[in-house]
Amino acid sequence: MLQVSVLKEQTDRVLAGLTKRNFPNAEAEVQRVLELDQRRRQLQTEHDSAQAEANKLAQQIGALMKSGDKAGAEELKTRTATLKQQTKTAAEELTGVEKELQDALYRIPNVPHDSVPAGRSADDNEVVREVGNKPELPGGALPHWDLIKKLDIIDFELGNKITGAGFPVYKGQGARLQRALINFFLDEAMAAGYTEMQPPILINEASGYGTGQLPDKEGQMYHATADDLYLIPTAEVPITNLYRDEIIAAERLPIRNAGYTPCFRREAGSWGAHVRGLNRLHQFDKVEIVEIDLPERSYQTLEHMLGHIEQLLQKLELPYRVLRLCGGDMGFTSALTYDLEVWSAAQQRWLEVSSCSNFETYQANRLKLRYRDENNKTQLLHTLNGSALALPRIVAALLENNQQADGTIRLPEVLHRYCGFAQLG
RNA sequence: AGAGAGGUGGCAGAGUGGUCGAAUGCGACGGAUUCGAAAUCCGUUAUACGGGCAACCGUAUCGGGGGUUCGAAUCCCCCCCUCUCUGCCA
Repeated sequence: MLQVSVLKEQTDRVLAGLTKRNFPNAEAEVQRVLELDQRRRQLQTEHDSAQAEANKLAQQIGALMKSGDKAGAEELKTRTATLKQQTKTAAEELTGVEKELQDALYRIPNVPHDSVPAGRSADDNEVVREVGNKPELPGGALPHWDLIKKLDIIDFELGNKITGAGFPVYKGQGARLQRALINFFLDEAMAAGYTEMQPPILINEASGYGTGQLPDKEGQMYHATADDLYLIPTAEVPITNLYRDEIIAAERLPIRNAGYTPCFRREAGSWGAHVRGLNRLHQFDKVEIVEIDLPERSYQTLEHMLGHIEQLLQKLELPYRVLRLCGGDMGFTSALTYDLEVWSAAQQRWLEVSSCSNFETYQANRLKLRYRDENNKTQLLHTLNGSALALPRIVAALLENNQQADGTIRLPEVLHRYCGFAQLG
């Protein structure tokens, strides 16, 4: 969530940013926060002064009791009753206002970075660059859902049997390819200076709130109700929450972590066209990179992360493009997002394989993730993350783009030693 | 899952109704001493919110919530978590 101080001191910038997002009723929503904050301060002051007086009286009563002046003590007690009522009323109202204020803040999305283009939908995203050549496929080329069946490397039917739709079973060369990609991505991340983390894939409620999956996206996560734990939708959640409620020494920054985890998404209501095969799954594998850095460096860091991801795609010899998402297509919590899409030659469409974002202080504010500035004051840090990379669509593109006339699939050089084979089939 | 113990500041650990945001030790920081260091000595060392230009003042926080009381780290109730033993188990 945004900080009240930002809404107060940079109202015009916030409103301009929310307009870029096509966020409705921006002015009213911001106004409401400011009013609630005003009321909150007032109540806090009322509460504190009544409480201060009560504390003072309690001390005096203690002294009188000790000196044996029971009558004097009783006299003061009558006064505390009124004060007690005052503090109680103020405290109750304060709790209510604080809750309303928080709810109001939760409803306001992050302010987009200046470089974010205006726009309503994915059509308005800015293509930053396109890299690599789209391959010419041989006659009779197939989409990946047919290829995996023919090669018998990924089995949706078996997944249906033991779990349900969207939970495929990877078999033989298919399983080995998964493992190869995970290891390749992790090794590349280590080489680029990231620290590997292996977090739990179930998280508690507090972590869900920390990175913003809760309360609004509750329905998107699998919920293990017996223990009130959630299956992670991305490694971003546990790895970022590692630093929840922390004040980090500036010399430890930037923090650069990478982690492989399976990811679980209920994707409620989003099935239909364009989700065949590996395009959308309930469980998939992903290597995620997460960075925490000083505000003044975070956009440099974002470019650096983007460079790392692009380099992976280049080594995999996949044609890709980088998009700068427009205000209307960006995630709620992000200030700037680059999407990376690979070309899927048989489907003749771009597939999103990575999303790389700077959240600025939006997540850090909920997480209470801070550092000390040169004046020794605590300030919020910036958090960033990106997929490096999500596997299923990479696999889809590798299969489709590299299919040969003889029905085999050529694999990029860089994967050979990880797979132990150079082609599928 | 059963039984027991326990959750206090960066860490360890005292504190069982008032003068306790909290002894003491360790760590960290500043200073003295030293050519420099170690050792020693002195001092500082939580967070959030509110008020104030500031110095500073106020309030809250001893796992979380509620209660008793003029007054709660301390007493009562509920919840959460951790540890130990037993059981089960990769």
